[in-house]
Amino acid sequence: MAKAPVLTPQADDFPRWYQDLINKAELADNGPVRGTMVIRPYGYGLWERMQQEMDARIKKAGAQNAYFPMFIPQSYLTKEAEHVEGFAPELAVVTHGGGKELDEPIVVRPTSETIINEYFSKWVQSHRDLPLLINQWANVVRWELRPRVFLRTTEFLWQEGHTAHATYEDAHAYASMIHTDVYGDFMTNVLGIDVVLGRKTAKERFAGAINTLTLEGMMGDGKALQMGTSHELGQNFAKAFNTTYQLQGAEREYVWQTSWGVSTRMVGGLIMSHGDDNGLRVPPRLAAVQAVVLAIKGDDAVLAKVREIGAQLEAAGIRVVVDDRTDTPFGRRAVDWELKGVPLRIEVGPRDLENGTAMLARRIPGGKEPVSIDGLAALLPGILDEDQALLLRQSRERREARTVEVKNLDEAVEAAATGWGRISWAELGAEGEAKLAEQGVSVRCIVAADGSVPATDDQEGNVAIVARAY
RNA sequence: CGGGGUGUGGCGCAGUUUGGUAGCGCGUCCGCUUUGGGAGCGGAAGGCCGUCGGUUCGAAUCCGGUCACCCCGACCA
Repeated sequence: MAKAPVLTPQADDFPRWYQDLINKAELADNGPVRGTMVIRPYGYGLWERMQQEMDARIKKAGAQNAYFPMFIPQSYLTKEAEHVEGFAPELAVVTHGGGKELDEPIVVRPTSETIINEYFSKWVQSHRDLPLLINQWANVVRWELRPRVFLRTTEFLWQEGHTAHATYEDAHAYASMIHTDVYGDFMTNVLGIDVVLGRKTAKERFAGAINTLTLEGMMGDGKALQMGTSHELGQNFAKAFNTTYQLQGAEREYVWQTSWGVSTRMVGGLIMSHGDDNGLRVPPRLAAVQAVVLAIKGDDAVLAKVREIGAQLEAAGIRVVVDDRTDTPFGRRAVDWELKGVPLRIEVGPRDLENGTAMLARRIPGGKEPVSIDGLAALLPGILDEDQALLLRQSRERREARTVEVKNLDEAVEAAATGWGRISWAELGAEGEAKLAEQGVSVRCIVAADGSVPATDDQEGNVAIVARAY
């Protein structure tokens, strides 16, 4: 009789599969407080690699890292009307400190536009102080009503960029550059997720923004996940916090601002984009462990060989781990590495040594074949590149196969049952959007006829992408 | 907040209808044999049954309160 599957198959129950995978691949545990999570070392390793890749791109975009407090005076939140309305329901508020009730309650940041603007208004005086480009890596808290590990947790980790510019055009261009060159590039080329870049509708816009740019990924079950956003804030916060600069002449002008963020939600997106019934599949460029060299048995010749191979691969620039835990049966270890999604396994036993070969198991396309041990260091980089490209291609093929053109609301709802629908935005409009919302279907974003990001919602030929979302 | 559900060793569950002092699988520990796909056999440890109160000779089980968590909706990176 066959053993029970390691994970609940995706086709049986996708949410259950997701939970099983998070547990068995040791990515995270639920925290003791509702909606919180403990990120375990392997899961945190995925986040750390995301941080490294993102941080390099953010710095290349000219932003500098800084850190602002997590405690914000409640009065700050109320300065921007739409912002407070948007976030008030999900705030965690500290009312006591040092055993006494506080004079003014303190809000645990749900996002930092307010406190950062308080300081921007001090730091920005002259046009020479602009643009001001700041990023911070931080935790934020939002009291979500329905938490899900990595996708929507009460506390999550993210980066939030905040910038101030002299003109609308500068701010607009910067938000757009972050959208494509930082986020789009990272998600496509590192995560291997074929995200769609577009604009949010007025309904879906960030509280306090004049424009929200989004990156939407299609998950394995056809639902959409908002992977990141870049906002144009216009002068809304500048007016609320009186952030002005002096032009060449004597007159003062409000700054134009942007904010943008991606979070640990991307870990959830990674799992649901690339995972299969055997576990996670980590794109090689992201993987903290790109290859594991696995000793099948614990005899001295085998152990010496796996260590030697490990050293060679490391010298060749591959991120490698040697698994010589031969007190654990081979099958157990193979399954565990598969669950964790390590792209390549090099399996070495006594039989292989006789032939000068090893078994190379590829997690991403699947399959296993013998390869020459001496040729490994030269062979693997190319294979890692192939597998990186394969994940992106599979992601794109799924999105294309499960996206259909639709003409009316009924067809849109039907399309959203299995994937995404594309419908003319001019025909759908805000009214159609509201009707879709009643059925749990939302407009994920608006794209231009040629697939680019449109400058305005009502540009000729704009298409709304509609779907169910996490 | 509306609707549904569940709290029993680390994890997953049975036992509750018909009160009699707690059991199974996985995991853990020890020993031997194993290691080419989730090991086998033998032995062992581990639970005042979410919590407070009531009924009873006796409560995981019946009654009442309370807390927590999960699932489905509205909100969101």
